[in-house]
Amino acid sequence: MRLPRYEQLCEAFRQRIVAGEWRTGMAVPSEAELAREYKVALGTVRQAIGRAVDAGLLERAHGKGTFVRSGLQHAHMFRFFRFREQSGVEDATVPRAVIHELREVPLCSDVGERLGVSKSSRGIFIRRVRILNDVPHLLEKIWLPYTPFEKLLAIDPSEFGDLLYPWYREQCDVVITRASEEISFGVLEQCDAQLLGLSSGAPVAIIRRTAYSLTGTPVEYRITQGDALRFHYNVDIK
Amino acid sequence: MRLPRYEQLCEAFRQRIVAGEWRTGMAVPSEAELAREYKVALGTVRQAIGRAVDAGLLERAHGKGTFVRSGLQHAHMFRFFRFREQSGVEDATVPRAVIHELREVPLCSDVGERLGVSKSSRGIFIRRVRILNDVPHLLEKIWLPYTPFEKLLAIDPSEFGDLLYPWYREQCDVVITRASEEISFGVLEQCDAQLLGLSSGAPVAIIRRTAYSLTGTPVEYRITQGDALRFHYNVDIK
DNA sequence: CAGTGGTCTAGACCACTCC
DNA sequence: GAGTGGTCTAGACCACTGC
Repeated sequence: MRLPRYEQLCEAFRQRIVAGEWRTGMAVPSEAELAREYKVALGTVRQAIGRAVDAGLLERAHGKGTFVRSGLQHAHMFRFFRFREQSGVEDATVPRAVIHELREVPLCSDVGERLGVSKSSRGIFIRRVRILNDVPHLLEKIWLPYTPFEKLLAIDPSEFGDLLYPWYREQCDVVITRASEEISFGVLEQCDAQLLGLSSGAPVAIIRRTAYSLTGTPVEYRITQGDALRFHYNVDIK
Repeated sequence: MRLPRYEQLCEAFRQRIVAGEWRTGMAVPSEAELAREYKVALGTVRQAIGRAVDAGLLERAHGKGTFVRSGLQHAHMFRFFRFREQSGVEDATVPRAVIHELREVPLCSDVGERLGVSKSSRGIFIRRVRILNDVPHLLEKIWLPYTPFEKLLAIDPSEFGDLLYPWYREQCDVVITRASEEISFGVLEQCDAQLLGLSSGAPVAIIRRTAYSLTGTPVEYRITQGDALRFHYNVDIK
């Protein structure tokens, strides 16, 4: 009993989600019911749920219930840039995506390390551009471990959805819950320049993202590049 | 009684800090004592303190007590850049600062708006460079409202500390608790280039920060520029 | 050892959502 | 009105800090 009871409960909740007993978007049992089930006080269940909410696993809705989060929120790469015309109104349109490359590749040591797989194992590589108003704005290079994503290789790239994370869930049963992003700056390489309609050597913001599944395993590494002059990001500190 | 009791308590704590009754770095009364004082249950006090901790006002230390936070943490602009040699060891040295300009100015509408002061009122302008290993790396332009910072104008710039926020507290009794930062990229203007030892037109990362006092009033606006190629920032999302 | 915050209990009542 | 999460109470005991 090293860990507090509420931490153990939170971990139990995670396992029920991973095992598929609690499904994405569905309501979990009420706090009172969970308290009975685990034979703990209501306050302890609430604390455990609070942890799970902080961890991005669950979300509460006053009067309705507690629900399994459907995955990473606010993860759109476009949040780092200002491409949309200043219309004032919120434009919730999902940018289009066009895949230019989808193939099996050996994972180089850098990528393999980030994905936590053994050296020189197989992987899947995707290259695509994100398009807004028919203008390509972001270039993405994406690496996935061969398992559990091998199924994607058999699908025609034009069939892929504009959003990959729901696609991973539908096709490969992988839910992305967390990601770590590194922002830096660089210049565009020639081979990438034409896809973005920028000149070779143009300044770009570079976002390197490692995304993690429910179990905490890294399952995607992605490098996104976009016009540095359109880059814009806010941080609040305290 | 619209707000929950713990929110009211949290606000009461803030006011005791603002009023100077609870001083920076000092321990506040124990949870049990506060519960007696406000005639509420211990759990309610704990929840209120939890809010205050989230708001950056207090910090807890198990077995020791609860303390008034001494101000903004992890706010160093150098956290956005990688200038230090990769020594592996953590280098906690505070970079030197050299002030090149300190004077009274009229606040232009852009800055005035961010500081929440009426149009064309007086302000204080500081321009300084941050230096590591005798090399200037960051250029900062800082605007302050005339009150309560007027005292700074009478001090010799060489007397200023390397860190401004402790300096604001010592000299003007202003504690910075929160800040909002906007990151973007641009190119260096000629007049700034020489101070940084970069060429005019060199790519720079630009951080625009608005800093807030205990009362939530914006009290400083700052633009920091540094070599874009050394820029590096991490974000975790869930 | 005394004093602090951290965990946990068992219950009451309130506020919100949906039927 | 029934069922949910949100607030609040009044206690017990544990874990950590410092003398």
